Parts: sequence; C-alpha cells; structure tokens
Amino acid sequence: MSNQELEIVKPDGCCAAVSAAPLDAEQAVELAAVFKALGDPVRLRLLSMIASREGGEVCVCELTPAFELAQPTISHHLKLLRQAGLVDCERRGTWVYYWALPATLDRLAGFLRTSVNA
Amino acid sequence: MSNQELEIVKPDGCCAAVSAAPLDAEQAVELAAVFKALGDPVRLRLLSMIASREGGEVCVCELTPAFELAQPTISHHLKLLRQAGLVDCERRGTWVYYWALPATLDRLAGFLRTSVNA
DNA sequence: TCGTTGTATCGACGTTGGTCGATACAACCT
DNA sequence: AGGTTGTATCGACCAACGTCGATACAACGA
Repeated sequence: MSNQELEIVKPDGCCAAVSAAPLDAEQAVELAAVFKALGDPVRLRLLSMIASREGGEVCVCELTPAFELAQPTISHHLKLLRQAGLVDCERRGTWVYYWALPATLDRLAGFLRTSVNA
Repeated sequence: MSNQELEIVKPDGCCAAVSAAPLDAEQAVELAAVFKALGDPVRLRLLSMIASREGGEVCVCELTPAFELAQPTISHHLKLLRQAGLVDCERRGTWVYYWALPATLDRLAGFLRTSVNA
C-alpha cells in the first residue's frame, strides 16, 4: 500500500522561501501539486484529523463516517493526500491506518513563512 | 482597485495548527480557498515574484512577459491571488502594482507547522 | 468454503478551472 | 479630441476535478 504507483513529491525536494527568491518553473509545478492537495475542504479536514491524532494514526473506519460523503469519495481524497506526500498508510488486518508526514508539512510552512520569527 | 467585490478571506480569520486539532467544516472551507489559490504553478510563481521583490512592489508590466501566456490569463491569476488575500494592488498612473500580504502567508505557515522549532 | 465487513478501483456525470481572442476601460501623450 | 499603451473583463472552449453507484479486492469469522 505504501509503494504507490506515482509519487508526485520528491522526498528531499525543497526550495527557497516565497519571499526570498522567485520560483523556477519546475519547483513551482512540484509545490503547486502539494498545495492543490490542500485546496479542498474535505482533504484539509481529513489531514487535520490525521495529523492531530494522539498516537499519530487514524483508522479509515473513523474518518469515513465523519463526513456526509460516500465511502469511495473519502478513499479518493485519502489517495490524493497520499500522492501529495502529506500522509502515508498501512493495512493492518482488516483496517487501514493513515498518519501524517510532518516533513512535507514543514517544508510547505518553511516556504510560506515570510519572517523567521513569524 | 483595492476594494474588490468579493473577499474570500476574513482578515483576522485564524485557526489552530493542523497537528493541534481537527478543523471544523467552516474553517476548512476558508483555508482550502487560500490553498487552492496556491495550487497552480503560474500563481505560485507570480506570488514568489511579487513577495521576493525588493521594495515589495511589482508592476504587472514586469510579470506578464515572464510567462508564455496571454495577458488576460496573467490578469486572471492575479485576480485569484487577490481574492485569496495573498496579494493586493493599486493603480498608479498607467501601471498597476502588486504586493504580497505577509499576514496571510504567515497564517498558512502557522497552520502547517507541526513543531514550533521547524 | 462461504458470507460479511472494510477499503480501493472503475466508469460516469455535472461542475469547476485554465486558457484564449475579442473587447472594454484607464491613463498618458500629441 | 484622437491615438497609443497598459490592464481588466467577457464569452467560449476543453481539461481537470469532486462526487457517486457498482464492483472488485482483502481479511476475518463461522
């Protein structure tokens, strides 16, 4: 499950802060792909539910009933979060557990921060 | 020009960090709108060109020729960045100047940062 | 082995979004 | 006033996206 077919985000990809230097086209495509994954309210709530969980892991069986959406829709959003490098998952028995990948979140935060003390 | 018809982002709207607590639906809609504005490579490059500029302001006449896109397309992307609260602009004579709004950027950075020292 | 439950994939549908040419508006200069 | 240049808006087109029902796959239990 963790070896997905397409990983959009390079594991070590990084860049200067937005207020430090203009992005080149290639970096912009990479970063925009991650921000696009955050550009949906359902995915943002899913991510916050996963990232804020004590112990770091959430079962899909807890996430799905938290929304008034069909189960394939939630599965689809989780797949997009995974392809963006924001979360990863593992099947353990019947259930699948998701956890956040803080490195990607911190990379985005570092890009957006305009002052070191902000 | 600065008094736009629709401002998506409330000026003081904020929320707990993604790793601190689950987002409620309303906060998620607001935040996702801003992230969606960052979810396009052209807009990300535009924002970085604006935010990284010495003096803080960039003339549209400098932004447009930096892309191989039609002038209305750049104007459209700038409008979306403005509606997301990421930039603002002002006409001075013939030209229109854009600048970044660090408060919105730092708000997003604060939301994404998973550890205070990251 | 078979039924049941949890999760992912598939195919389709309507909506949204990025792009463009044409055009309108704003400010300057003769 | 009229012409020119910079920027925004409009309308249309095609691609991408969010959603769903149907279905497939995985794991467990009887």
